[in-house]
Amino acid sequence: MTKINTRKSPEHTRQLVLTATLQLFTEKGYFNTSVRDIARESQVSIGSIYHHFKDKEGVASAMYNDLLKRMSESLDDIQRNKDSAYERCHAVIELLFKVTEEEPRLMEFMMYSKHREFLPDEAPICSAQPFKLMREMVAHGMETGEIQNIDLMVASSCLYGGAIRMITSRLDGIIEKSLLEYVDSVWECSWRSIAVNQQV
Amino acid sequence: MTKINTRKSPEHTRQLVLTATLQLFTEKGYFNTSVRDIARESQVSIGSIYHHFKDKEGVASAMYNDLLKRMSESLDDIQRNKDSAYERCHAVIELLFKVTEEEPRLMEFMMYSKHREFLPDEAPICSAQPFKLMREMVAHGMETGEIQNIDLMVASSCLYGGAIRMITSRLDGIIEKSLLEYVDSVWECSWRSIAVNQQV
DNA sequence: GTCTATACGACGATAGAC
DNA sequence: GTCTATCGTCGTATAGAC
Repeated sequence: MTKINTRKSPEHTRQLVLTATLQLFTEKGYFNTSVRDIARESQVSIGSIYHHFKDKEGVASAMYNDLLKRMSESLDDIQRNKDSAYERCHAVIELLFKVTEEEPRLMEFMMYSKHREFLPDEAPICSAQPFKLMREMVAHGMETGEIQNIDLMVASSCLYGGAIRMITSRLDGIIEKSLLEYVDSVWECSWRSIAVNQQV
Repeated sequence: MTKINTRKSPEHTRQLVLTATLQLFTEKGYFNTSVRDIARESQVSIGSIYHHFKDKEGVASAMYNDLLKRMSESLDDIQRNKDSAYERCHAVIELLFKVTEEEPRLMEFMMYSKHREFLPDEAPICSAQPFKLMREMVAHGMETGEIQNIDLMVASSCLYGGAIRMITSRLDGIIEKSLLEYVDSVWECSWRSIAVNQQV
């Protein structure tokens, strides 16, 4: 039985592989997914996969970078459409919660996977573009006087840390309601932790 | 060449294996560590390992539960020696920072490893005993009136989330100084996020 | 560029002597 | 309870026809 994929554009094949890979990695993880699995799921033969990518790690790397790019684009949107750090950071948390609800396994992959175990040359997630953008927003808030002028790392961690823990708890199944119901109360605490006190 | 370990107590052998396993898993991860590696590192033969543990997963499970137990004991100590939620939670963060500095790979294992990939029957880390104890301390603070009476999950996430993000950033190498230098500033923000406002 | 068939090594796990 | 030797499986990756 021959495969269907004869004479399709290389870009198309690449996309088939990456889509299947994302699906499988988020379901079973990198190490529990074989190249054979990817071939089956994507309807692309092993030979073709190795033609387009150097090896299994190469597939993972391409897929991972696609993910980061998508996330960065969403963050750029926020930066364009909101002016204050207050609005921007609030929107970021809402975005993260939304992705968690709509594509939980994708978020699980981004949160949990210790990329260095299978992508030893990839930068750690914290220095990746999305996190940089998130920190930039905090820095901007310090310039405008919205946020206390403390260590940037401390401020970012405290501002986003609560939301991120909510996400992992939700993914672990110990929060039952949709995260979107918690946006306001989480945001209230998070913002208070580093905001310049207005009422003095 | 024969191994040295003839006629030692079974408990001793078990410990040799578990120590080596922790070492290897924190260095290379579960999937990058073979049973052969464990045998070599622990100086215990493969046959003996399989005599004491059901399979590779059994070794991981025993080691993981030992870790959780150690952590729980430290938290119990804190609960015994401090009375207020303020002091207890502060001590918890200090403890976590200290472990991060002294045994970074161990902390890396606890933070990053998605246990469900290799321990599918193990409860997620967030519902494990240490995290339960940490939430109990927050609940206690609500009873004493130190902490705002909001959703327990939200409060816990915001109180500990900032510190936990500092830990992952430190492990990822994007914080260069010892975390212990940040205890006070992190704590100040974290506590402010959920404390009952005293100054009104 | 796509495919099938296969090489080859490493892995988890077991058998059975001591 | 400890060990060595080995089995069978499955993984990644390649060779080579179309």
